Amino acid sequence: MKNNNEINDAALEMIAGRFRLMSEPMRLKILHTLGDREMNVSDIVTATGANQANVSKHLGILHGAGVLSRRKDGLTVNYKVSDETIFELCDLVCSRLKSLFDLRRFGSTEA
Amino acid sequence: MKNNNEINDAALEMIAGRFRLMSEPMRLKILHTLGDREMNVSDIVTATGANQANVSKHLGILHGAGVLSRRKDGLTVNYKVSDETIFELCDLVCSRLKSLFDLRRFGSTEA
DNA sequence: AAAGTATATTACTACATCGTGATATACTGA
DNA sequence: TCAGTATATCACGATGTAGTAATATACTTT
Repeated sequence: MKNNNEINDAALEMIAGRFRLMSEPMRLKILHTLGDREMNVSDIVTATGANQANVSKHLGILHGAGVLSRRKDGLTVNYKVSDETIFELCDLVCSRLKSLFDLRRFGSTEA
Repeated sequence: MKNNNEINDAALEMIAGRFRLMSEPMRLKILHTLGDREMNVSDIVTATGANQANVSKHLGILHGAGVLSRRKDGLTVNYKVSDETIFELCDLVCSRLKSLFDLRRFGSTEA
């Protein structure tokens, strides 16, 4: 092969999937609500003001992706962020968005 | 307000949108193909082996999001990554995926 | 066991967007 | 001006998934 620029379609799919995981406002809201705390589903539902079925679905997705840990305690289920790198991702995105925003405030037309 | 955990829905939408931008394998493939080079559309089409209309659409999306710069030169249009932070995002995701993968190889069942 | 509570799942509608063929637009050279 | 090339846009079918009401499941308490 000419160079090592080849990249497996499966790898692209996995990376894209990771980003897709973070591409839903509701999931971001849940992650932001959790922070570094452990919370049960009801509290997350209350804190986010969202539908219980929807919260459960998103918690399941995040847990399935290895981003949340799940701990059953009697009747309730507690979730906690187990992958701190997602916050690094969010921070990177946030700071970039902020600088784009600042540029716009100064009337820059650069791409 | 009780704490500063409140986060604007519009902000969540913007952050999610940024991640959604990166959640398509085709766009990742284009970004990976570009690297730090400048390339015109035809060459990107050839390099990715994808449909021209599709490539143009994704280039437009990436440019609209401020990730690519566009430079017209006669009949051709040249694109170049103008936001290097996307590579940082990809690196973070890749290294995380790799470590998840390594864990699985060692039979860990941790979340 | 029965009733109550917390969470997960199901079934469904609504909506966004991907990929693509066809076509429009923009530019070049003869 | 006309033919040719490069890129963008349009229209459309196909697919994925968010949100939700209803229901199932799991656990606790009396």
